[in-house]
Amino acid sequence: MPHTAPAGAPASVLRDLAQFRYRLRLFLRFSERAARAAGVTPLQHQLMLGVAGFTGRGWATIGELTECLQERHNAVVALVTRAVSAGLVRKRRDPADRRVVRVELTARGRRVLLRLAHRHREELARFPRGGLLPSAGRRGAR
Amino acid sequence: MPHTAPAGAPASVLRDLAQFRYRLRLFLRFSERAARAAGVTPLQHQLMLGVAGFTGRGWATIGELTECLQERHNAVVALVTRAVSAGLVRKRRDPADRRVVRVELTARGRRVLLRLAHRHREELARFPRGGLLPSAGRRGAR
DNA sequence: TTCCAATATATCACGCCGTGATATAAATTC
DNA sequence: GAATTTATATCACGGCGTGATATATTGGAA
Repeated sequence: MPHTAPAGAPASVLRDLAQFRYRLRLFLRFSERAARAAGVTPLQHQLMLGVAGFTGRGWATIGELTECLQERHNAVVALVTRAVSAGLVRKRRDPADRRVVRVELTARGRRVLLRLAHRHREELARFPRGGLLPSAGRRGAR
Repeated sequence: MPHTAPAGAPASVLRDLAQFRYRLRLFLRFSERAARAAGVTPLQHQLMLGVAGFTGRGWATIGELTECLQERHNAVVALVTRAVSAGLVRKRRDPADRRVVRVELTARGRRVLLRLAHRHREELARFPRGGLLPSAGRRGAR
């Protein structure tokens, strides 16, 4: 009778990883639905969250949003442009360094974001301790 | 002197959520880069992981992949079609119920997936206990 | 057997959005 | 004050998700 999990036991590893990604997808799906139900796209939600919460100042530059969202400049620029059209955020030139643009929430953007934040806190509170990680990430990953 | 966090303290909540999504994006970026470095698209990686690990049988139907990936039928069909063209998976009709299609890995698909699984286990092992969740998800969310 | 509903997969037009290449403008360096 | 760096913007292209719709197979009802 061999050990419980011999040297290369790929099956259970793949199963753990697949379940982990499945849980991730379920959460992201929840988030997408919540955003659309609030009348914004999932990306606009992420953008607003980055604008309001990433720096701790209540506003963010395009460059900071690039880091926050892990996207490229042009993707962020296009996203901000669309969010401005949707009335969720506005752009303002930084008076000190006129190259940079400050992105901040509009009143409507703030309302939408706060409601979404509330729903997300509820959903995240449902996860058990260490919920999102696969067992491989918590136990003897060796 | 008031409490540490009065009734509606949106700033720190938004900060927690933004940091949580930032960590998520960092992990997903790592995963995307790993997939591309292995010569496949991020979605092809997710597909292969679902095929090999979601059901525990080593193969999956389109419908099961729809649940696993949380996408719609047509998106999965198109994804599988592209993955077949890339030589990562193959389709086989189920002899019992000829409506369903079994998707399984090719030898090359298995090699690529196992390498990616290894890298992901390494990366996930770096997370502290409960790493991906915001403090709101672990502590008194009340 | 034949008809009908349910199930599983496939196809197509459309549009969002990420990407690479490239541009403009302001600040910094020499 | 010309060159370099930094910050943002524009555009063509392509991947891929979506809604509407089609096809095939199965199971059940008449």
